[in-house]
Amino acid sequence: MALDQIIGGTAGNRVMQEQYNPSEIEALVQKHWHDNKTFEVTEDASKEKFYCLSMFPYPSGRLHMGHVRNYTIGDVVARFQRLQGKNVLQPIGWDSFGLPAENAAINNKTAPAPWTYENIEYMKNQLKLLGFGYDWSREIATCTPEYYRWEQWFFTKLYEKGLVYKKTASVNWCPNDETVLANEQVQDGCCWRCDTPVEQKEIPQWFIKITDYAEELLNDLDTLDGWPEQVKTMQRNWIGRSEGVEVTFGVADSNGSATANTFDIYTTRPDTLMGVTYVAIAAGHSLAELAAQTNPELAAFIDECKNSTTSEAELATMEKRGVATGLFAIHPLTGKQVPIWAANFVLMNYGTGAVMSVPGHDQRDFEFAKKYDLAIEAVIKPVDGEVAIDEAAYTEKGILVNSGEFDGLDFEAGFNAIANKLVAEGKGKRQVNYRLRDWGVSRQRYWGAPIPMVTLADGTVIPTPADQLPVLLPEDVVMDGIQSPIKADKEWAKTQVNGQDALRETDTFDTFMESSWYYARYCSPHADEMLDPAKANYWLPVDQYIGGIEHACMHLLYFRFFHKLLRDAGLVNSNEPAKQLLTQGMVLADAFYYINPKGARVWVSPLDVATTEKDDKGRITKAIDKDGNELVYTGMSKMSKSKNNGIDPQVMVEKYGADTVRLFMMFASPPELTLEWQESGVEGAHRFIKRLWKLANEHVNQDNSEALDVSKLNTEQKALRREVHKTIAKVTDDIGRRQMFNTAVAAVMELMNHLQKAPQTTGQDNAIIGEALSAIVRLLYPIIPHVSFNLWNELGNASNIEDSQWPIVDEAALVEDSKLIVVQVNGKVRAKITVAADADKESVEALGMSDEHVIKYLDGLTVRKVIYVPGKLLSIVAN
RNA sequence: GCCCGAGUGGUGGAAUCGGUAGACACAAGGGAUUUAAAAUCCCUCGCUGAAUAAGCGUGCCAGUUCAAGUCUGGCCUCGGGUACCA
Repeated sequence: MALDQIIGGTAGNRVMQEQYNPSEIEALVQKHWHDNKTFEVTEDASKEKFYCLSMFPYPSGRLHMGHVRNYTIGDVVARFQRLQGKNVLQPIGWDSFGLPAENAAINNKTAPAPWTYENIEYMKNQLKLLGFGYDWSREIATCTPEYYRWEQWFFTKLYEKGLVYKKTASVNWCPNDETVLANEQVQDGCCWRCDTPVEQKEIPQWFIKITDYAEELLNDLDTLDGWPEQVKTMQRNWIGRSEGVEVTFGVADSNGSATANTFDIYTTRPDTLMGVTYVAIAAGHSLAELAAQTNPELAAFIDECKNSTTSEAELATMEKRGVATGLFAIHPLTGKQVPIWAANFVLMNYGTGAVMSVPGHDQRDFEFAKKYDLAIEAVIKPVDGEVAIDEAAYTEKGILVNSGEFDGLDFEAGFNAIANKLVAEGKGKRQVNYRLRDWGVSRQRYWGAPIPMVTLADGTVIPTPADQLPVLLPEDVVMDGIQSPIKADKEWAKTQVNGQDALRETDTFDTFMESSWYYARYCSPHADEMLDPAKANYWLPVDQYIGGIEHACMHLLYFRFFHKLLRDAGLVNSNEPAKQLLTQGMVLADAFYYINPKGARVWVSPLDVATTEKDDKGRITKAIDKDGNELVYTGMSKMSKSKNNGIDPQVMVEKYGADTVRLFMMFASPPELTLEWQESGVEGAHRFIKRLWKLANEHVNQDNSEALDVSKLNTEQKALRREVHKTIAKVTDDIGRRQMFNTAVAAVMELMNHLQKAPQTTGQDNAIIGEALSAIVRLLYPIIPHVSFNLWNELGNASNIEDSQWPIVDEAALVEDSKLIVVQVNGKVRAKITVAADADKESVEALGMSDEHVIKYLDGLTVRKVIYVPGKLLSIVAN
């Protein structure tokens, strides 16, 4: 049969292909979608819109299974919504600036631009092989000037609004290479290239005032009903709003004489103020530097702290160390002097660079005090108990003690009394603080969007004028692996602004900038402005956003922040960028290694494992690779280069077809959990498609001339038809509301098991199977679109499945005459009885009590209570 | 360290609002078909147990309830994030 007959053919009179041949049908269906521009959409006011967006990929070279999972989920949602009759936008593009391109360019002796563009071409083809229904006419790549020029333009607008400022901030500095390192490029405190110990260096950088929006970003979380609670909780904690008091301490010199110096600290526990026994300041604090002039030990400590880290995780777990400065802090209420220590866990960049220490009621302070033999005082006691701080700090809120006039107050009263007194005496103020810090967007790297700022000859710093945008990043460069080409080439920065000589900024933007607004650019990807407000407001907000949970705090917060910036610039009219969010889990695979003669682990790809032996429980006990090495099996772990357990999606598509890969991905686990890649499971998914193909093939070769007539159905036929409509209801709910694609697939598999056992003798038998297949093909269309496309036409439909409608539940088919009731005696299931669907409590209870098992278990007992859950359960309590 | 999740048979998972724990698959074992194999089809399959009896069983320890995988408190293990990987 000519292959093109499969597509758009007319009903009935053709011979269906008996064998399921994925590569043939997938190529043809994909060509049909391409030729007919099936997924290209425009604004259409007459239809409800649906914007389905998956987080765009970084073009690393090849698609990995994490991408396949993300994009399959997105495609399932988009195709489902299309059959609901909506105008569905599903775009795709490339997050194409970033660090990996620079590293790859150096390794491959090329430049980041050609490496990136080649990867995009390759991966684009891979996405097409998987059959994702994207509107390719909207494809964008963030490394093109057509994209980043608007980001530069918007940044200058933010500058004009006062939302951008410059300040110094520390970076990881390799003194040997004289270059800035990303946190990832620092390994065990040393440069990954030359192993030189990394230092902290303060350099001027650009910041965007996200803290101006902290309150709104926090409050609007309550409007995001379609976001997982988990993500909202993480963002709330990340923003970290707290109410406290900023307290000013005086400073006394080493002789105990008061000086003119003061410093501030911030605390959320002013109720513990009377328990301050020392104060800790950052090594970079001006007071530490002052004291270090006459204290060589302190000077050495400050010097050492420069080799510290910017990573919060390391900072929090490293050994807490400090040195006394010899200076004293004067307590704002008691006038008592307590020592000032310089400590490595206090950072100059965050907060005030100083913290008050209450070792009696803060565990970190307690441990530090024990280590350096500092005083520990108890000023809070439990509401109903005595103070006990010998072993650990008492960190709960309680009643104030040893606090003079504040004794006996509880947390709230103590907080207020102490705060009021500090305010009255001019030694403090109440303050709302956020953990969230302003967004540092400067990167000292080449492969990013140049920051559109210039320094004029007279020293003033201004935004690049709009008519000089974009500031183009040169693409034809040579990477030396150390210095950014636009920093190395001293000519590049030279320009003219307002008739003056000027120097361009040579830093580039953080790549989170590009990923913060791409969703809006998709609405008008070719507009000669940042975005076309009419189009943006038609499509936005995104109805469904899908991506990894690892983005919960950073990308997803910048994304929300940028939307509010766009709104305040008058470009969009909504408050939030995405209504519904789905965060998908990682993809894991088996990992195997052997030890080579040098004693090193050699990781072997699961695809190169030739034979495995299993015990009687099916657990892998022995594995041998194709070269005969005996392997150690380490279980499932995240697909990664380091364990060589990445499975190439393209290899799987070539072996089983895209539909099988998609089906396995959706069936193996719910989208939010991790997914374990099991090739045997993939084979199972393939087997299921073949069964469906076979059943459809058998059906179309039957005499299907008799139409369904529900009045003619016998009990068995009614029961089968009830299964069909129960399945439609379940799959609709599972995909549309619950987003549990795994149970949707399971429900269809269950229905298929019923259908395969059903008789195919009478006209009504065939009519029910025909109705069932017509439903199944549409229910599975979002997941296995190529197979469904074909079978839809084979079943006799003249138009294509993309123009069909989602199956509708026949409520009458769901009605049951009888129900199964579980009978429990003292919480244990003792009987199952069948009752009429409309039976009342009394009759169910009477029937349950007369069951022989129930009688047996009630023997000698008195019934105390009977609970009836209608249509479900009868619970008898007796003793 | 801190914040957020997860933990259920040999395995992935199901149980949607506190109501039959183990749906649907995978693996394993047995059988049919076949000259043989592949493919396909049928049966068994939480643990103890001869059992279709009975008991036990959702990471661990307590608690609430007629009833807990599900709710509460306290732990343990694993995973994600921790501001320059994206």
